Amino acid sequence: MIDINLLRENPASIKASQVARGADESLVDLAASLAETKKTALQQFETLRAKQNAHGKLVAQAPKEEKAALVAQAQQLSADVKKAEAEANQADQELMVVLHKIENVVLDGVPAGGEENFVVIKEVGKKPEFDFEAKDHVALGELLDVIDIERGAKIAGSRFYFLKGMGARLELAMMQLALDQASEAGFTALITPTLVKPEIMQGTGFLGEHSAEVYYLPADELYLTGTSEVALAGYHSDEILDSLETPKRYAGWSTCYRREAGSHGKDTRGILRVHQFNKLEMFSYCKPEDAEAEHEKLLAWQEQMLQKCELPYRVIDVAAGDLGSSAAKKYDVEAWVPTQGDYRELTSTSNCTTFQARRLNTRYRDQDGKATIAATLNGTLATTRWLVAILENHQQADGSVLIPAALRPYMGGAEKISPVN
RNA sequence: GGAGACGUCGCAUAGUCCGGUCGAGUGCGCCUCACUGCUAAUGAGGUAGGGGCCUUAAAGCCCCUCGGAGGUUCAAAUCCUCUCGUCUCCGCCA
Repeated sequence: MIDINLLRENPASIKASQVARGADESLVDLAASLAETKKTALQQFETLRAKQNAHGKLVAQAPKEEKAALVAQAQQLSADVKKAEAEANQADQELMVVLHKIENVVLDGVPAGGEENFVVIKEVGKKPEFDFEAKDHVALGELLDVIDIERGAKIAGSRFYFLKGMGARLELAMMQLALDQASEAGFTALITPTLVKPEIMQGTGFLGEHSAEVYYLPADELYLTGTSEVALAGYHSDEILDSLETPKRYAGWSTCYRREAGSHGKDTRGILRVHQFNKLEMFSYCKPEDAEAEHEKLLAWQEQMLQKCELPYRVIDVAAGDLGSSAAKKYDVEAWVPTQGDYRELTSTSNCTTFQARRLNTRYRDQDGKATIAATLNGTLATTRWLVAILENHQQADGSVLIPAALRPYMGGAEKISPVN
């Protein structure tokens, strides 16, 4: 949710942001006028309530014989108050509906436009050159007997898979490596619930434009989370943190579930786009003024992981129109996928500034002891999808795949995965 | 699955039966001051959050919040309903 003070003081900045996103800018003026209406209604209610409260004290203290008359007056007051209260509530609800539609104000420098208007910040690493016909991850998965897509489909349908043998170990190795790195950087590990209540799903903003993406269990009124960000963002909801002089950092591990509605026919081959996968997610709570620096740190940690996995990648600054509604700025790190001849997103890190924390009511004590809305950021440190890039980039002429050195200690020292016969 | 207890201002609790004098007492913790060679101890005071009015600011005043949502009432921490959470016992299962 945007800051209502900003709405009053600098509506132009919010409008400019909506325009850069290709979103509706008229919401801003509408919200501002609803805020005025609400304010007037609320003041009216408060004035009447003050009268009622004062009168109530008279009633309480009055001698018995005067009570009846005073109560009669009080009844009229009570009716007025109820009416004014209903009007104030109504105005507030109308405001909230519009306010929740306005997306986070994008940071200066974020490229305007849609998905294709991203800016490449850098390219790192050398793309592999094969003197043989490169196999895609599906073929490699089969050859090495590490990914079983056929049986995944048999038991759960399309976009499901088994990771098998060294494939399963490779994913766990990646997660372990990422968790070790995160722990060294001061992150607290958290294994999170993957089923959450409606209000948490709502609060993190995933029931907005992404609602079709989310699995829902009506019998229990619970949602399956598409990322541990949901649980991590909800972790400190309705809390006031003692201090954020140093950011509070969590590394959340969870399985993620996504319906992938609306992506029929897209990435149907292999495990690039699946209904269920694992992810290690970084999540930071910090002071708003530290958020941009923290964002750069999250990006740097992501790059470190890509480098440890010896993957060529590029970093892009995602355009305003392609940001989630909570994000004020987002970097994607994309790894080179040889058989696609293209970079594909492996990680994403978003600076949500105070937008997400405001809706979830997460605050901290600043140096004056005042409760202030925190900033939140998130970023991927490893996901199942990385296996695609690892397998394809490290494949050898004989069909084997070299395991990046950093992962070997987690795989019993194995140096490569060889085809089975 | 059955039975019951509880949810109050950082923590622990009082208040709920008998509605108004309760936005709320006490202890601990924390902050300030006094005393003290230092610490401890002692004494005095302060110590929830949000919104609004006013103001250069401070102060002050007003409204809302006693797990949450409704209801009864002139008036609800207190009565009623629902709901969420925690705990105990029994049963069942790992």
